[in-house]
Amino acid sequence: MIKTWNQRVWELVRGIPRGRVASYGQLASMLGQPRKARHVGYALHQTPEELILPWHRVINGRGKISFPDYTQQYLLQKAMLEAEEISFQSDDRIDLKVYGWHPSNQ
DNA sequence: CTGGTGACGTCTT
DNA sequence: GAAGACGCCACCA
Repeated sequence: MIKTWNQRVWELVRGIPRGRVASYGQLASMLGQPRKARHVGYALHQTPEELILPWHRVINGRGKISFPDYTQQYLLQKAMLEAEEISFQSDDRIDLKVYGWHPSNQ
């Protein structure tokens, strides 16, 4: 059975370790498709209810949560990240220390 | 097959 | 910086 794009995205997101984050663009690049950042987001949007993923560890290329500010989803994602001791700066960007996860550098 | 829809990114004002 | 235009194309109806 050939893997769909969505399935490959889900597998990659599943591998993001606790306490680290990656951007949509980075994940797309890891799949060899640097221009499909948007589809990484779309894939997560399509995640089935029964599939548990650390989706909150995926943020946008500017280091911010990619939901409109102060929506329920935005607040949920921020809370889940803070629960993993991921810190936010005053401008709501993620600390550079945890931004930029890549499989090859753990 | 066709078209609408985007958890994005990059370039241009 | 900010804001807008535009490219990208997998998925679903």
